[in-house]
Amino acid sequence: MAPRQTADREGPYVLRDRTRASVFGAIVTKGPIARSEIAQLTGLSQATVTKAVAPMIAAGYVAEQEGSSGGRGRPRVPLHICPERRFAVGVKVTEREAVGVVVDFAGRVVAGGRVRLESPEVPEAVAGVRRLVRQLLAEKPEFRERTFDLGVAVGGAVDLDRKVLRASPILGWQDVPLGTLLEERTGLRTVVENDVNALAVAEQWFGVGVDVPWFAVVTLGAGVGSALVLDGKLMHGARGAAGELGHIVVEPGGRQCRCGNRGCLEAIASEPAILASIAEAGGPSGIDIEAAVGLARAGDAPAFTAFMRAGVALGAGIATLANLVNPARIVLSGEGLVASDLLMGSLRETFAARTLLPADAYELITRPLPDEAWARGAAAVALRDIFTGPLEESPNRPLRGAGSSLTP
Amino acid sequence: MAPRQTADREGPYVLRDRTRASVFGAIVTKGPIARSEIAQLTGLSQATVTKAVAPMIAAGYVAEQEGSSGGRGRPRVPLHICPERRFAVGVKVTEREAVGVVVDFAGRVVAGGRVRLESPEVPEAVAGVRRLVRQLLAEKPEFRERTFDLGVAVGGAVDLDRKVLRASPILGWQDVPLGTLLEERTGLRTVVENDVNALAVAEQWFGVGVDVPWFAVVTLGAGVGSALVLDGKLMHGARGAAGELGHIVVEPGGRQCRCGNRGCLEAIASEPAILASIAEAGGPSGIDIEAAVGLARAGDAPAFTAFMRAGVALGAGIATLANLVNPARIVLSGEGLVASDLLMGSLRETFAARTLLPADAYELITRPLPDEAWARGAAAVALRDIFTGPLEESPNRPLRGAGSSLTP
DNA sequence: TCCCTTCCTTTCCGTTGTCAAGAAAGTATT
DNA sequence: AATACTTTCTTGACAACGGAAAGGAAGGGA
Repeated sequence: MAPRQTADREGPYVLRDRTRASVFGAIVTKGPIARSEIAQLTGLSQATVTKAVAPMIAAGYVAEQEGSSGGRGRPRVPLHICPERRFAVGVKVTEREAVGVVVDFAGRVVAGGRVRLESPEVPEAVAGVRRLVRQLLAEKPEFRERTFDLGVAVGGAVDLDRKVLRASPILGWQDVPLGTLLEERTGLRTVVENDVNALAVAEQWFGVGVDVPWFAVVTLGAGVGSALVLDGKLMHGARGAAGELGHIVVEPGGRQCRCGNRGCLEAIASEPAILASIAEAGGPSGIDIEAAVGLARAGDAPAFTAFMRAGVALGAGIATLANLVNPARIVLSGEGLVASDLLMGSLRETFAARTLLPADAYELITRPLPDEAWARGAAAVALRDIFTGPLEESPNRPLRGAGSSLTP
Repeated sequence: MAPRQTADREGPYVLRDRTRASVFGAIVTKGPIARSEIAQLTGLSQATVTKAVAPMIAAGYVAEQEGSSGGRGRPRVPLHICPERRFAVGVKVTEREAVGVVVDFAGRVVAGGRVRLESPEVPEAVAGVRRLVRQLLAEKPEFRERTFDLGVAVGGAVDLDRKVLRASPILGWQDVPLGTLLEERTGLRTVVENDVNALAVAEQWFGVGVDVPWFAVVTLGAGVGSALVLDGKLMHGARGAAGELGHIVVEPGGRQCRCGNRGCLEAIASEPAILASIAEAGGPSGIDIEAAVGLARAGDAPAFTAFMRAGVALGAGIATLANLVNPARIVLSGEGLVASDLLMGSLRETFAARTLLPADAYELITRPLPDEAWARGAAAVALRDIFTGPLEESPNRPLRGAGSSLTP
């Protein structure tokens, strides 16, 4: 074991009951799966798996399935998560609004909503999230009864342990103890995570990460972001600033970026950057991205060129990422994908040209991003903490003092 | 715990006795350290540390030190590794020669040597390493008696588990079961690792990684390489191809690289690339790197410009790396550092301009690389496996059947 | 029906790490 | 000098955990 700096004061093992966590993880990610398969997958003995599963079934988290026959011998009994057993709320906070979802224990969205935030101030946001959570949980009685966890996704650097938003250029906030504030206000155990990272966690548990523990998520939209899952672990970096794909330089001396540099990927391939490119090339200005996409599809030269340029820049940036950390898969996501037909050609081409390994060593996936996906990511972070934490019926804190905190 | 793909069939825990490994690791990396401090550092109880340490002392791996007094209460008893208890051999294999060292248990080089390889063929290399190992172990009787491990560093992609060199463009080898071959020929338990990764392992256990588990190693020389240690783990990538800093593009459309692309960092900042730059700019051609450095220092314009350009490219590449994985430290090393006075100015400047975080969030360290450092890295890999493996007096295999395998 | 195969469960056991109490080895105080 | 105090290390009882092996359990095939 490598030298350890962080003393995770937890108990006997680094993670409270690693075994339980990996068995649980296998059931969540590998769908219906028999005990014997879990044993093979995790390297645990069958006996251990049986014992680990028992309390999960007792707690109603996991159930046996009428199963498959087929082969010789005693048929395996597939196990699956009970989706209705417990829910989690995920909220994505932006300047203007908070979007929230309720997800079930299988990571599926079962309810959604949003509230407008009147001002981009912390108290307003906290109050807005509180309203949103309350509204979401009110939708069904089982939500109120079986929801104990809240995940919050924000753009910016986050201190996971202290549940503090360290700095968010987008929101203009700094050192906000969001987690604590929301725990007090909602009565739910709260985790705070960077928005792109949250998306990656959702992929890890319910998407591409189910198969492969090496992947990257790249988001296109108002900015360009990325998150890295390497060897099964989400990478935060020494200062929580890993994955700043948007601010690597792909056109030295290129257009000014809001970060102060020139030629950042974000200064070329983000939506505002594409619009600016079009205006600079003599195209219309003041249009929105849909209009730009329309123009480009219709063959308008400035618009088309701007998207091509963005695709090349993205391909270059992603190839750089691939050369440095060698993920097996790269998921492209974000609102910017509405233009994927315009972007992907030049993107793939540039990517293939610039990776050291043959391009087919990487799986480049585009994933359309419904508006609530960010919130779902936040919820996935909350779920992860349930899956990997100790198996307790009720959460640690006296959360459901309910009325007192959720009613005015 | 995140979903696990690899079933590490090991035993109860993921790593055979995690506790022992982390206690051992604390003693190795944190120098003389008292039991109580180890407990704090690792999160284990004092009792556990006491019990874990006992067999190490019994085996002679660890010893108590006459200790420090000072504070109130019973004085702590510092523990330290016994450097002479066991040795390991590390060998770096290149086209022309094999360089080897013997390191003691504290990672210090205690002997060194090299053999010329007549041809760049596998059998010749294996025979050469065998000769080298034999020669090194013959230097002192305690080497022969207490050396059971060999680390081999090579340029190229390595399959650690199967101990196979998958592909080495430099050596022109492919799918060579180096580990097995050398285990048979030397009688030593053998590990094979990529050369830059090996350097990173040495840093992790005996260098900058002792303090901080997030760092990168960048090597300058005939090529440009890098290795990443993130969250205390050396990153190999999904296909073992992580850390290809040399082949990220920093000058789009720039000079042709041997990998086939244009403008790779390696095509600008490696030693051959710098020499080519000088020649292109009308400077002398056919000179070696020392001469080029001399020219540049003397103010020769083409030479000076070439080094500046390399510095800028390196700064850009390293900034990209920093933005993507956010290491706390970046160690610059390699033969190319002979020109550090020429490179570092423009390198630091470009780096500072291009990182999203303020540049002082990163520690940029240059580390002169004695010729044997590569071999020492290889030995560090072997040591790591001792430190993290089970505590056994003699290795698993019947290694020291000695004479039969080491004599002709 | 009997056997065979495969999956799951149970029992027993060794290992591991904690807790709590206590011994050890110093300094500070009277 | 004697005593108290403080901190470090050790010891022993104990519970949790995971594996091995043997024992069902649940099907298919002859």
